Amino acid sequence: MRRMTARPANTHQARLLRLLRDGGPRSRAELGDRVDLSRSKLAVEVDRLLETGLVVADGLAASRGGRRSHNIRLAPRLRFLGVDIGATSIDVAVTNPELEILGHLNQPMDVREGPVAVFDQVLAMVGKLRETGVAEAFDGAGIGVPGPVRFPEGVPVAPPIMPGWDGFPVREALSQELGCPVMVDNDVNLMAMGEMQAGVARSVQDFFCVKIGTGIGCGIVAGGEVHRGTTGSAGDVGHIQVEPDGRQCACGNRGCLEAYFGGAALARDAEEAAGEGRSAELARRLAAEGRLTAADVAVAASAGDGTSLDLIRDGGSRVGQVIAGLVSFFNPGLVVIGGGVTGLGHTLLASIRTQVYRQSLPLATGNLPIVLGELGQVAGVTGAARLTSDHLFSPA
Amino acid sequence: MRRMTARPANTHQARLLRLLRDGGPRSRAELGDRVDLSRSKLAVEVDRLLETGLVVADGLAASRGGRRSHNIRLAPRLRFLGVDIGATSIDVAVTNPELEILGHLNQPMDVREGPVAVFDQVLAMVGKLRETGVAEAFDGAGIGVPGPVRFPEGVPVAPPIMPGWDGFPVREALSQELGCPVMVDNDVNLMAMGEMQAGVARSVQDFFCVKIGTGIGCGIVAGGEVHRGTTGSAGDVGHIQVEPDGRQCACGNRGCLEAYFGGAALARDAEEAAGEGRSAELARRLAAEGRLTAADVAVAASAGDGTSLDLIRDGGSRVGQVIAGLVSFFNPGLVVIGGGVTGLGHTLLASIRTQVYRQSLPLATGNLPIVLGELGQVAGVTGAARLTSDHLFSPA
DNA sequence: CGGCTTTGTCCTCGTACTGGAAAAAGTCGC
DNA sequence: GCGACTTTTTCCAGTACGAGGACAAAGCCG
Repeated sequence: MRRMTARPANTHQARLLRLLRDGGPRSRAELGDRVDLSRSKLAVEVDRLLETGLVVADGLAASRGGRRSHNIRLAPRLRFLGVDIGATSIDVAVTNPELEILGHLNQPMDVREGPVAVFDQVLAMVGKLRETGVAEAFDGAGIGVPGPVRFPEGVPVAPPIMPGWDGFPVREALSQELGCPVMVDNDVNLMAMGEMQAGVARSVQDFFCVKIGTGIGCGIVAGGEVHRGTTGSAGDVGHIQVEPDGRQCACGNRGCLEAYFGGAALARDAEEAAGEGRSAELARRLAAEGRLTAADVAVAASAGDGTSLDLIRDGGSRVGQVIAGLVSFFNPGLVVIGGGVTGLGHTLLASIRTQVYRQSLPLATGNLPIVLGELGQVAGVTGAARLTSDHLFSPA
Repeated sequence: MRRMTARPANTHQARLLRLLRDGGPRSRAELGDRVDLSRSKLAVEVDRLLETGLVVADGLAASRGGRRSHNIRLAPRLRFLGVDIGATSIDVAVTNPELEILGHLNQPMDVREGPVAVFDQVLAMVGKLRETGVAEAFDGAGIGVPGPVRFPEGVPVAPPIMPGWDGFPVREALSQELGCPVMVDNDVNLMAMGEMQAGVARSVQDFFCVKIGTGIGCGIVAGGEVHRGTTGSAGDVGHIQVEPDGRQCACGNRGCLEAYFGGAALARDAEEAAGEGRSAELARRLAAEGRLTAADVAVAASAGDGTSLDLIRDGGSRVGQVIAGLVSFFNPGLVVIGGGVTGLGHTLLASIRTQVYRQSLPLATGNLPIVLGELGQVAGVTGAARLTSDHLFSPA
């Protein structure tokens, strides 16, 4: 089961591996065009990579006018595992070396059931994926948790919504079970990396990624690198105050953004609206299911329910208010909105945009796209795989 | 006048130069302890630096138990010029190669008089400093302007408080006049670099620096590097909204932080309080001088004037509210408060702290110092010199 | 089938770096 | 003051590495 994947011996090899990951198979000649190495040097490094088995030759490339070149690709047997533990569900996916998803499972699960139960579930899902034949063992795994993480150690710290996880040795435990290196990060950081790898943020150096799920978090990328902050809690925007002396929030403060919007707040507001008879649509759904979720509001809104639309617009406006401030502060080149409530789609996006463009200065917003994430549910697992491969494809 | 200062030929040399800058003169042996180079290699690189004249031998070092080593120091003739153009005043300083200030001038001047007038003033001040004999020519100059800057080109862009400066080729013009390389940056970024070089932020990797002068800005340092944003307007926190539908701000929006606090707002509030008879102290000062400034409020407050204290506390609370949000977002290891109004001192600091510690989550604030800048008026010019030397001490 | 282009390999040359040895310059104890 | 020990510096040879040219191999095109 345990499999020691080779690591590149130097930065040149690391560079080549990442090129092959992000650009797919290439000929040696094309590689030569991209890196600043002499032909001999390039040949040597490629040969060494072939020896370690990290890359393989893969037939002949199309001719560029002369002799045909041999194609080089990352060893197709490489497999990365991405795990995304959300507040209320778990995503697990397996990728090929190019970080394309070969198999993906999603299962509802409350993170509050604690690390042991969640791990059992994750391992069961991994087993299921293995059975489908997409992977036997893994060369690396990345896992995202919905709270702050001490990144170098791979351990969650003081997670507000994850009782029992504080200090749990996630990296250590998962590494034991899987027999491969494991990286642990905050789920929003992984979402940002995912969108940077394969989504809307390709080749953007400075952006942030607001994830609106049960709670609200934000992955920050500065200069192409994820910014995690001093204690790993950067991006915790859900508890920024939007209303002095406002609603009580679970964190103990008042007026936090999360007290007004996010999956939990939205569900509660919807139930209240249904109870007060402000929306026949929501009331019917409440009666049918016993409770309401953000998804119900989304469906009701697309069916034209005014109250639901108002809820989304109000929430988007609150989020937009916070984002506007952060845009002034950070001056990103892109803002990505993602997470579970993207089902609310363009209504939400429109009200966020309105608020941001109204409140921030022209220089910062003039050319600032605010868009929905492209990857949806697989953003997190893609980012997890990316994080892992970045680690594996760097000199030991 | 023009003087072509040599540049290091490789990263090793650059590394050595920065070590000598930040740690002062050292022996070759001590340098060897810090860098990971063989003795022979080190000797070669030091010799080359000696040849170029960037460093000089400087007597014998104290013995460490055996043969005494020759000291090496940066060429003492090196001079850096730092210029800090504020909204209402200009600072100019000359530093030695270790970035210690040899001469410093400050002169009131309204930046709105335009780039030509300001440049005349700056050059006159530089001339005066030259006359004192601290420098003949300069090896590099850094200049800070109170608005966003397109950093690579060294050109201000769309500066709200600096009409006439948009697109003015600051780098080009100053470089012509001084005959040396010039770097241009936002004044708050320079303040952050200054505190990182010689102030409270030494060896802090992630922090930000809130400058409360006429307006309010914020220098951001992530991973030891200044974050300037996509269009160079990062840190523009003065126009973050603190009060929906609040006071009209000069920028056209409502409820901006700057509409409530900062030198300009504070002066206006003080005059209003004096006019309405809410403070005898302020009224007396208004009568004596015809107008009030933030400094008057500071003096009145330290004399025990309740209204002035209230003004400061209210303002600090507003600033704290914004900082609290940014702390949650960015999770810095330190927050520095600086700028003209630091005369308000600990009253201001206390109310900022109260607000931040109350509003942000424990993980982010648990070990978060919020302190006044150490360098006061010379933070900007020190940062300017640092920026310049960083550029000069990097491979060409 | 013969020129032309591209690709891959081989080989040599110059250079940069390492690590040991020894010389130079001190310190310290007796 | 002298010898043993340290530290610094220089010198030197051995080595590894990379650049770049030459040439062979492979393929396109007329």
